[in-house]
Amino acid sequence: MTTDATPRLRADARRNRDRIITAARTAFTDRGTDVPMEEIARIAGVGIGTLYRRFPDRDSLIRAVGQDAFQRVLDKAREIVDSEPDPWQALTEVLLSGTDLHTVVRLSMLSERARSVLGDDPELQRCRDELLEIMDGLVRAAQENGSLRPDVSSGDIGIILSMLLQNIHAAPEDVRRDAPARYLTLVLDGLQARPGTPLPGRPVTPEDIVMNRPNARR
Amino acid sequence: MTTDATPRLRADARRNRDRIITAARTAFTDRGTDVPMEEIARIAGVGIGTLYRRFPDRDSLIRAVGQDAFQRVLDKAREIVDSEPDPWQALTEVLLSGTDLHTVVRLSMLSERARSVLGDDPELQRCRDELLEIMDGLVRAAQENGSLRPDVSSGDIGIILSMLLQNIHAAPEDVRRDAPARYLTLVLDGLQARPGTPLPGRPVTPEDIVMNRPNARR
Amino acid sequence: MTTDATPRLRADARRNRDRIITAARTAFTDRGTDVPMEEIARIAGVGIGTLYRRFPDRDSLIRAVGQDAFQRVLDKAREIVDSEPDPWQALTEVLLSGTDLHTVVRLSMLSERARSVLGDDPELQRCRDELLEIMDGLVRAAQENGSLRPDVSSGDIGIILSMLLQNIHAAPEDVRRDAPARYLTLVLDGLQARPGTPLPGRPVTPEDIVMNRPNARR
Amino acid sequence: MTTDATPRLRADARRNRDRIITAARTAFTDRGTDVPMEEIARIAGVGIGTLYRRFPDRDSLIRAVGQDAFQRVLDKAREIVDSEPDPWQALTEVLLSGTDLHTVVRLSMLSERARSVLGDDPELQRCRDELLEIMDGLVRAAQENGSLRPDVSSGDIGIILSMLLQNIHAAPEDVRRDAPARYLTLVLDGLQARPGTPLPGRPVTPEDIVMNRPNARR
DNA sequence: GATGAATGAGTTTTCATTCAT
DNA sequence: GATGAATGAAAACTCATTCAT
Repeated sequence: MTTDATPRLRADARRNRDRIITAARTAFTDRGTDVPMEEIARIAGVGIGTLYRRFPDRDSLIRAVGQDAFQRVLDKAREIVDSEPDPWQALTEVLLSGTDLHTVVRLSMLSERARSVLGDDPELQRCRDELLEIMDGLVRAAQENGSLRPDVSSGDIGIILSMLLQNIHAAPEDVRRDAPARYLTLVLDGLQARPGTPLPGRPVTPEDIVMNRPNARR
Repeated sequence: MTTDATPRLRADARRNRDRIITAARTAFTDRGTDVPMEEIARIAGVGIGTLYRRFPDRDSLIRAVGQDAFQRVLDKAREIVDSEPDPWQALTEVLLSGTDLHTVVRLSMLSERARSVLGDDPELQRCRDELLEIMDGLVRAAQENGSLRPDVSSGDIGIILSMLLQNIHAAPEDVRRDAPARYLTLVLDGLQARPGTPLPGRPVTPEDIVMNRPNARR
Repeated sequence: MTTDATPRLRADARRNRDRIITAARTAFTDRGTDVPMEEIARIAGVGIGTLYRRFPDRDSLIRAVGQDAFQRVLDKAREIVDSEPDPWQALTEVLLSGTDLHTVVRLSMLSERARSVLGDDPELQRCRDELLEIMDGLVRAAQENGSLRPDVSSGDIGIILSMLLQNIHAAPEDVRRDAPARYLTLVLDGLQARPGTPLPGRPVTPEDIVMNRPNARR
Repeated sequence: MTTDATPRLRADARRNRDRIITAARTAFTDRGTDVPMEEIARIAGVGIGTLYRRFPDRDSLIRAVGQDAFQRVLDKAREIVDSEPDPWQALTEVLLSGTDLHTVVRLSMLSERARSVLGDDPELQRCRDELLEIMDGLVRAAQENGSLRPDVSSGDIGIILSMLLQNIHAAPEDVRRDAPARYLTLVLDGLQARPGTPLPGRPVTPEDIVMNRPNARR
């Protein structure tokens, strides 16, 4: 749950730090990066002062959650790539790999604030670059073996993901739980290399969705 | 742009009201229902006092924007259904019909606050019910004529839409602009009645996504 | 009480603005630049929100108080120089001119925060430069006509002033009130050009005490 | 560095106590009695817990620093009085005796909080009374032998001192270092019994500046 | 006895809403 | 009716003090 840049912490402090990150991850992912800090502290079961002792401001907490989540997703992706030879299968597995991916997407593609914080962190840039590289490799391999339509690029996958991992307040609990898998499956059907409708727009490259780009503003 | 409950207004008052609704629609749709009220007033080019004279609180403004957007979407949907006999074509056209649909989705499916406000308004319920009925009709017709896969329901369409109409902060302007159409096309390919992967989860009915159901989670 | 950079304000807003500046001037001068903002609002008789509407943060309030006080001191100094031909007399009068000078000294020489804020404001730099120039002229003239000892410079005058304008919490009210005049008189006696003890240290130039110098830190 | 009320301490505890007092003395004198406690602990090189074990709250630390500094100043003053027969010389030497005097002045005349803490401590009252008595003796003797102007009293000396021992943030390091000696010399020139300007205000007696008088103003 | 973690009260700052001009 | 000022409750953040290791 941590990265090694953290100096040795006492056991109880370590535990609290982890609790805070867990609480923040959930809160950020479910409700956005603007949840009150007190709320995060409450969920973590610590005082507000403890939270601020570990993370001197919101950005620093966002960064820690981002590092943690990116690292987990990266580990998982490496594992999948290592064990699954078929690129289409591997791609599917990565995309369906769960809540850490959700967090990564929320932070790196949906929250403007988190994007800017994460984009400034060199360690995160390394994680992100490696992850994008892995995804890009899978996309190309799947296109080469004819399992993925040729008119998309790995940036499209990122965007599709970010679209699919939204919180749908309107739906009942079971529907919300199943939604990402259900609609991702549907999209994957659409992605398969069969004669399909030509897509409007252009393929979205990994470069299009990196974090530290001076983004279009209103 | 209004509903009939509105009493006769002086011409300039009328103009201000319209400007405010337009500004709020854009702001709510692009940045969520939490945008500062002063920001909306600024975009509308009126004083904050004027805004509050017309709409005594944020909920009342949300309601007005919702009524306006729902009405336009409904009009458009009726028109499409009247002029396009092929249900799959009609469905596609409705889904691609543009920014008012975006607003409706944002308010009725993505903002917890807006859902609760809109869910309490009887007139909006009528709009919503009629819209859901139209969509449901199209879905069933398309399934009957074999153009839409049978394991989805019109609630799925709503959820897909809400997923596709997100703001992707990570992408450059052109990508963001084209994203809904691009990925909706892709999804529509996936929706077509061809041998596809069985979908996980269950079909989502219109009832699943109506507004006034107490499913707020925290 | 204001500088002209301020756009036209409604009468009541103007009044509140003035009240806030007056309250802040007193509070800053008596108790330092760290007094709680709520306290300032309370003294001014306005809500905390009103204070923040006019002055979006503490620095902005410090700046306004500084501009106001510097302007008044400068006006007074010009007036004295114009009407009093004897440089020693004029110097004495300026130094004894009262509470605005106290404020200026407190902000520009005693509060580290205020120094940095004021040092960044071009208009204040102009005021300060002109004031230093006037003082420097008086000092040189008084030295030339033999009324001021030659081993001091106008920077010394600034430092002496800043030393004399402290709040002595230990003394009773009457003593505190009279202290600056009493001890300044005593110092002026020491400053007069009579055979005196050679001063340790070096003459302090105006450049030594300007505001925007990267100051010695601990 | 201690007073006898202190029970026997282990050697390392003793060392920590001394370090803390030294750190606090510097911090209080340079930056006022409001410096964060953690900052003091940091300078002392101990943990915050250690600081609080020795001094259960800020007031208790202020008291210890005050006792220590008063004791040193008193010792020094006694020594000077014993070895220097000329009262004006002795007075001058005491006033120029250095940083402990600075601390005493800061705590007893400039910090409202320290004044109230120190004023409640009987031991400190004894120190202070003896010190005031010594100074008063020197002042009277110097006036009797014609070396000190007659219209001042020993309270004036205290106030002059407190005014001269300020931190001038505006000046460069060398100027700040020399300032107290430089301006005290200047003031002493003004104090010498020569025909001088009549002083405004009244002589300030030692009673005027004792510590436990309720003259807090807000 | 030393340490650093935890806590929560106090401040700063923002913003929805009300009110005077 | 329009405007922008005033208000105060809520959220972010700091730091004195207490407590577990």
